[in-house]
Amino acid sequence: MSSLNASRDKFRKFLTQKGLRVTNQRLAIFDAAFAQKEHFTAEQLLDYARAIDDSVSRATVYRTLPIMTESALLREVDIGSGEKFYYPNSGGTTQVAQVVCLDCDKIFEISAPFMEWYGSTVSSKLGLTPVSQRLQVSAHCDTLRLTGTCPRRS
Amino acid sequence: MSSLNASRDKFRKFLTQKGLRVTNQRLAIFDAAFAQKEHFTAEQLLDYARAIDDSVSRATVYRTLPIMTESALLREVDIGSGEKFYYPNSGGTTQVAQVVCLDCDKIFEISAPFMEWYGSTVSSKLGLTPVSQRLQVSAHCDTLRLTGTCPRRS
DNA sequence: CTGCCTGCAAACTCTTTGCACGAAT
DNA sequence: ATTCGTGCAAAGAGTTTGCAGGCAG
Repeated sequence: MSSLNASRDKFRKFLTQKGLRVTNQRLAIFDAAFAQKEHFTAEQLLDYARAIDDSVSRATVYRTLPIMTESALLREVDIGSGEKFYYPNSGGTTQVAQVVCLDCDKIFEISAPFMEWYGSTVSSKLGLTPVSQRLQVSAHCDTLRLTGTCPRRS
Repeated sequence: MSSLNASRDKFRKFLTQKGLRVTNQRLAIFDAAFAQKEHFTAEQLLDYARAIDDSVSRATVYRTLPIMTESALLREVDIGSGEKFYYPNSGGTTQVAQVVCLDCDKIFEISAPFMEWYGSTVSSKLGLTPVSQRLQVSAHCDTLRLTGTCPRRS
């Protein structure tokens, strides 16, 4: 729980520094988010947060998510499926690629250190200063194809 | 016009082979798409297609876009801005990265040959067979920052 | 002729926003 | 006491879909 508390403190501090208020709803949403071990959607986060504090509304979840991503506590992943995914940003690196299994719908985070290099190289040729990079690989599950069952299937 | 006709023939052939009908609307949408030199949205394509055949409806545009992307005549780009972008897939390579200027809103297509290698490497470690990769770099315009005007601004 | 394709408009999904009330500072 | 934050419900934006009529094969 120490890393959770450390992150929660970081969140409290962030809120205070920004002149934002520390509300029960924001804390519930935060705790719900950091209890997750997999990627989750805004709608799922609403459910999780309501289990902690049932006064949490959808609007507040949507209003809190940008705060948490701006403070780098959460990472936002858009795999182009209509809805966005989020997950706790425990580690430090920002150079991460996503591998999306089209069968499991699972998202794997893999380091891709060369991304930053590529971004700067390519952008400097265009007279642009890179802000962020995203690399995503869509793939099919080998085990599912061979045995008909995906071991990661939820 | 020869490359346009070649592409249009490819489209006719694709439709026929799939048992789909060659309609005026589909041809108008196709011609509109291949007249573009920049990325365009579904809504823009509707406008362009209506200039050729004003009977084209929004529904048909949305129903035709998947056909054209599946036949690899169009490439779909999702930069996570709510709406998807498309552009004629003239070249052959599928290993392309997008550099998105946050000031111009322009999208540049840049080759990134190492993407395939990275995709296979990473996916094979996870027991997955890569289907597609996307690499996107978001960047700010240097000229805009320095002079206050973006030379590419439309 | 047959049935795929079409336009229209309504439905859908995800997200954002206006408003009046409620709670943090 | 101020105001910012909240829930609710409606509004938005982009895309999809049901239906009755129309045109390709």
